[in-house]
Amino acid sequence: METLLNLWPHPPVDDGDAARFCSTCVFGRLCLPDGYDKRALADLHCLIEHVGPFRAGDEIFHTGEAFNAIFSVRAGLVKTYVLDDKGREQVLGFYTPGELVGLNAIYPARYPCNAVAVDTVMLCRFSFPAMATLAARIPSIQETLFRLISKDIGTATLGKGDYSAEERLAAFLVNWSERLSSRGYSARRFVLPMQRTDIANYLSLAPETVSRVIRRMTDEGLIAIDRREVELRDPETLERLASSLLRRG
Amino acid sequence: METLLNLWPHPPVDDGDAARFCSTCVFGRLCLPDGYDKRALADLHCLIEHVGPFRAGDEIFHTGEAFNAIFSVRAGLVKTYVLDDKGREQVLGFYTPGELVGLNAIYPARYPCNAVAVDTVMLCRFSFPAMATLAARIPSIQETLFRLISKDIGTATLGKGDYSAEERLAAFLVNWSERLSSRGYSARRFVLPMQRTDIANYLSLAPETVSRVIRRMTDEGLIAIDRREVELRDPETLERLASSLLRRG
DNA sequence: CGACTGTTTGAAGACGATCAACCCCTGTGG
DNA sequence: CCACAGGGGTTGATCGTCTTCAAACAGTCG
Repeated sequence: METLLNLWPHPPVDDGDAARFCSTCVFGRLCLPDGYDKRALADLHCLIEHVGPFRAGDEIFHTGEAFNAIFSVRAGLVKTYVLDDKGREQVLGFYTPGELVGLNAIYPARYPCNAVAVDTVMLCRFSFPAMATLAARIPSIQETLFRLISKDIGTATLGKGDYSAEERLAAFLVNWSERLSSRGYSARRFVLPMQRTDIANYLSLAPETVSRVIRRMTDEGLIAIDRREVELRDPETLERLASSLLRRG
Repeated sequence: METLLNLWPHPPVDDGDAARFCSTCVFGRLCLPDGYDKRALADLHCLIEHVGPFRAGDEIFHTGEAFNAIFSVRAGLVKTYVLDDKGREQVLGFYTPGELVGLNAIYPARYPCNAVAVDTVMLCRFSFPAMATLAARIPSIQETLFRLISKDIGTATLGKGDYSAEERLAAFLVNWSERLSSRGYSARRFVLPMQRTDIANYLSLAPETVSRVIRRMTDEGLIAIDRREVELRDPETLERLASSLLRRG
């Protein structure tokens, strides 16, 4: 498989164009169901703070820290995880450009997990109290917040259930593919920027199992893979494998 | 083990006292962090609709149905679940009096799961659009909604990870115990109103495995159980077993 | 009392985890 | 340019836990 170039999203970083964030940030796409609302955007823009770059391994927030902001990923990959009493890690999620991190912290008012940069990460920081105030004034923002938080319930619910290693990996690939393609990247060929152990951990599998399933899928012609670059060769079969986990009935 | 009487919550049903719902409903306890806000309560009360009773097996809502309301359980037990393409059921959650059902439907604007009554159920129905409007006017209600929805992310996240059957069941019992005791019921002795199959399904275990783990725990003196009535005989050990799953680090 | 559902028990099998070794790529220093 | 070290990833062999299949059992309701 030839080397894939520029498959991984790295949208333009702060160039001083105030409106630019909309193309990357969720609020640019989700906030305003019926097109752009200039006033809402302008108000939103006031409370945005660009932070970063973070380098691979840098902490974005950690468990127990007081909650005061949510983050929208502008570039790179963010991983959230928790540590149990014995120091074992449990990966909770990966966040790619356009996605929001930290919504699970609203309830306890403290971040309930750690967030780290997997590669070079740029973020938008939204003060949550300020957003809430704005939300009370602008219905479309309130609605968007409700929906975004609610969406994370569904995301967290995916994967509940008893699935084979093959179903899990297929679902992971299909879901990843869809999230990238919804942002304009190729659904067929993309990069998995995280390491195998993190994928395995996220899927509640042993790294060895992930490796073996990848091999099996490669042998069966479902995927082609070279290091972290993937091509979905048989998306239909993968989707069928993933369907029950992703609840496509 | 002698028969347990009145262990299962069945709070008083509609008696015409307008303020009464506060003792059962989440909004009575969570809405107003610093005590009761009479005006907010009065406004809330206008958009509440008491529905029920539902009998065991009655559908409350079903997958794909347009979302327009959330429900607070006043009495009985509600189960949510999804069906995959092969008709297999996956239980997503159990909701006991005081808990809210339907928050995961905000995002897709359709209920993403089915909800049924496990026993005799009484509900408060909240029109969501009306609540959102009210939330824009009353900050404490908006804040509560954000927190309640966010809380469900954390709830859905529990159980992610690779745990033994023993850890799962211990976590289930401890969690159930805490939810009941936070509402004034005994933390030590209570009823599990759902059937074993549903517990097993919820925990992603085979019913047979649940049965065996129960036997093991009984033999080891951790619990005493008779049909659906449980006594936690060694809560400390159970909590230790459950700690990593429930993320008590 | 008898049929049905829900639950328990037992024996056999499958799937993934674990342990151990090896491989490959990268970066480093001589 | 090559030798080496180290992390991440792959492969193989064995073990354990949970599932599956089958049957018996218990409680409930007609």
